[in-house]
Amino acid sequence: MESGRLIFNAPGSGAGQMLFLDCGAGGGGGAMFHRGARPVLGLEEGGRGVKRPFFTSPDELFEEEYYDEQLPEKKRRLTPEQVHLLERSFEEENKLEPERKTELAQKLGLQPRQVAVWFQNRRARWKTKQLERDFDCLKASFDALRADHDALLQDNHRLHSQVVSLTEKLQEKETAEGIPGAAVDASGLPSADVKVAEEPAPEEAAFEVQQVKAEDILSTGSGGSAVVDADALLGCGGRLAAVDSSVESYFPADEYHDCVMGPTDPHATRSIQSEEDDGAGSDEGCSYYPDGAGVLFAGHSHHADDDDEDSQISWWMWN
DNA sequence: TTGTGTTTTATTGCCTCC
DNA sequence: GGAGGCAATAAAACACAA
Repeated sequence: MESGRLIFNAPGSGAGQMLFLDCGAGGGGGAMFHRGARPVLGLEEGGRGVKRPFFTSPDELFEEEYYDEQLPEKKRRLTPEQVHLLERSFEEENKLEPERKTELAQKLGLQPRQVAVWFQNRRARWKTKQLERDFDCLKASFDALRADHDALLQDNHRLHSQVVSLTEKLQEKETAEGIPGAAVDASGLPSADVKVAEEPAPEEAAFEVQQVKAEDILSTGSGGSAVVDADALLGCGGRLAAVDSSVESYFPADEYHDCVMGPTDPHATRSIQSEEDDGAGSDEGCSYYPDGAGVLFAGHSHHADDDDEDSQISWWMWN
């Protein structure tokens, strides 16, 4: 598919003013028809946009009434004031009822369709940010858990060395005193009393496998899907924590109210919370899924009314 | 100035809900 | 079936380094 652009000098308009008529293919980039400070789109509110003919005859294009009706102009950015008001409105409620849309459009001197589009795009931006935050939180939780696990492993090795050392001493002492029957197995450990495994316990080995798997998933980049293999995360024995309750999650908050955020390190979440403090308004307080859509990890979506055993074993850490 | 990456505005197509 | 939502996408506008 091709897309072309016709550029005209607008009759009756200021010197050198160009008219851009984009004939986009596929998704966006359709022709825009604005005029003056108040954009006039060639669209009908409520509908999906009225299509004009792909090409119009030159005679038609140079008729003055034509431009009075539909003047193609460059894409216009909203003014900071318009954006500010829209942001404030979005903070109040991120969905737009028809009455509110009309009211806002009148206030801002925009077409209702423009207001609707702005909200649509704003929701998309919010969702993207939220997914990034959720990802960061999960990754921080995972890192903390891994550090915890590493520390435990080290501890385990240290204790193991101590056991071996003490056992050897005990053996020497018993030999010196000539106590018979101090049976010692090949590892130098008493055969029955003390048994320290060289290999990690099955649970530990399983944890390590799952750890790698989960890490692979989590390191796929911030653009990755929010749907994470719950089986991999479950490998953390249910200890992998979820999203900081102080940072609104993309995941339905009312379904995961019992979960605890992982790292207690305040630095782990500070950068996330301050992410969108750019003056344009915060997303806090906006509930993307107020009634809790079933968005979560493949195969382990948890519902509040779902109180069977399995659902309680989630990758979230429950109190 | 120009090339390049990011953000914003807008369209299209599909889906869901009433 | 119409209205509205979302994902994907296009393209203008903008930012910024070389």
